[in-house]
Amino acid sequence: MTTVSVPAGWPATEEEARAVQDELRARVLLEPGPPVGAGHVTGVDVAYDDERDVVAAAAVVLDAASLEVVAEATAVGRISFPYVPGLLAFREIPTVLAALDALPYEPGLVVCDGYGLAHPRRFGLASHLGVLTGLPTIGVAKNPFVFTHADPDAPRGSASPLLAGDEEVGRALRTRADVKPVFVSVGHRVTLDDACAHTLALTPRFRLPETTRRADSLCRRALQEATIRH
DNA sequence: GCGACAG
DNA sequence: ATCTTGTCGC
Repeated sequence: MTTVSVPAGWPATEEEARAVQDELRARVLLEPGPPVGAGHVTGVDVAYDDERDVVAAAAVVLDAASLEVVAEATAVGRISFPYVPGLLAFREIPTVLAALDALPYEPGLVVCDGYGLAHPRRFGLASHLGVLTGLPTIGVAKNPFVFTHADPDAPRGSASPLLAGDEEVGRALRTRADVKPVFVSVGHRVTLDDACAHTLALTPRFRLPETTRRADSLCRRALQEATIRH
């Protein structure tokens, strides 16, 4: 497991962070991403111990066809930013980057626990991570955040637009029949249709993608191990 | 101005 | 995110 410190020049105030978002936003690419079910799909997630100022990140690479784990990596560090809705990326990204760097394989599509385009400034965690790494990224969130949506039909695969006013910024996607939908948005180098198709391919059994389930449990374990002593 | 608000 | 046991169900 690798150890990270807060990057030099990392934004220290909300104003600085928003300025960074506004600058990087122009670099997002809207283009066809990797094919569904081919190559690698990587889940990233982060767990915190605010009390001890520790953050642990995990990156788990799956074979996109079988969903078997191919590789895992973790990283721990100091918390680099407080939680502020709309600025989540500044809290998660340094440690996530370190975990991704520690992987022995190319990540392929990266699936984030949170939003991409569906963001107050249209530059969420998935967009930010995509621009910094150049990798294709999507965001799959558990809550609608500040957006509105109609309830999708009951069958798995049903979807309804996730709206900011009348702008479709993502999709509420039912990954299990009769279960609360997940909220999918584009990060970098992927279309919304493909982001949803990938999400469905990653949810053969549970509401949340296998990628985020695996990354979530791994980063919690990493946090425990980093925190159990001291 | 106040509250809500991904994780 | 995090605080948290047993319990219902596939």
